[in-house]
Amino acid sequence: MSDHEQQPLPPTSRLSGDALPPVEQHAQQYETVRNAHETELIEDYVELIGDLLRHRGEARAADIASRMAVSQATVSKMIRRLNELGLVTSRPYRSLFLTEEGHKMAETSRARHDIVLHFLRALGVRDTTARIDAEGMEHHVSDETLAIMQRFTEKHQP
Amino acid sequence: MSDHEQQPLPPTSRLSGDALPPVEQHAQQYETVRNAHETELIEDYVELIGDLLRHRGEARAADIASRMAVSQATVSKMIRRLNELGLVTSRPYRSLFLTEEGHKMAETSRARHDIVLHFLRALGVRDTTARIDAEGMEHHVSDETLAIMQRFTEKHQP
DNA sequence: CAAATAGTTTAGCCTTGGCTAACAATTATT
DNA sequence: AATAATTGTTAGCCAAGGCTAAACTATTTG
Ligand SMILES: [Mn+2]
Ligand SMILES: [Mn+2]
Ligand SMILES: [Mn+2]
Ligand SMILES: [Mn+2]
Repeated sequence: MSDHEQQPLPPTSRLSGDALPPVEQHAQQYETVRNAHETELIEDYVELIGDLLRHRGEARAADIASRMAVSQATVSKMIRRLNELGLVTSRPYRSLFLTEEGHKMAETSRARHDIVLHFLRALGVRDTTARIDAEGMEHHVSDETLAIMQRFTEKHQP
Repeated sequence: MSDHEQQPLPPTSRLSGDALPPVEQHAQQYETVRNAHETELIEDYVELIGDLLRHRGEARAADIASRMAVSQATVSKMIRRLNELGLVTSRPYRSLFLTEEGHKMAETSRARHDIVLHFLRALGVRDTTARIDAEGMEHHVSDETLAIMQRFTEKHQP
């Protein structure tokens, strides 16, 4: 080590933040996030299709494209995937429908989404912001946290 | 419309959940999430490098690989990207270091991460769960919500 | 009913973020 | 010093999720 190069500082040079978690636990944090990201988009599609069916009576690819701010080609490709996964049934130029499994996923997702949204509002977050945050947060909230959020909302917003 | 096929239900058949937001607002929700996902991994790398530097004095690719539960090849590739983005400096078989910009990003990310983590703990979430949830949520929490979380934590955990 | 408009699909391209396998360089052990 | 073990890089593969452009189908309208 003869060169006068940039050297790591001693570990005591700063004392903010928590300690590093043990490697296995730390690894699990990131793994869980990666897993969530694998299903996230699927869930959002299925949830949106469910919402469109409920509120509009039908779910067309074009609506999904504009509501997601994505090209119709992107939606078309995704619908094929949802089909292969057995979550939707689709026939060209007809409304999409959810399979039994798709319907279950839509309900679960919507329930979770609502809990997070209502929680944020109960916390005091403005509606528009709450909606944006909830859209991303919903996929990363454990059942444990979800339950706590629900209780909080009930207590603070009768 | 001559065939007796599956028909959309009338929009009034169920009345749960909120109404659909206007298209532009709805679109913005998804766009914000997509944007967050673009920077998410970069932030996690930079934050982890910062944490390793602070707590261990050095940040080696191998540590990142095991803490993220990802192959070394993946880390190696990512480090090249971080380099190109001007966030880290690296020389083979030496510790990584953060550039000025990288350091700033690491601090910002850690601060945000800590706020979310402490908030979840203050809410009553168990530590392990809170850590997992925070890892994913942190990237989807607006400044507005962040501020509210911080105030909440201060009030409920002196 | 013909033409215009709107909706849908397909093909082909790109980036990101994973992986494995093979190789290279450094560091540790005997 | 030689060998072993660890660490890092590179090449090449893959899937997901975007995009545009072009073609096709359905619906609406003049
Ligand atoms: Mn979502
Ligand atoms: Mn996410
Ligand atoms: Mn983080
Ligand atoms: Mn994170």
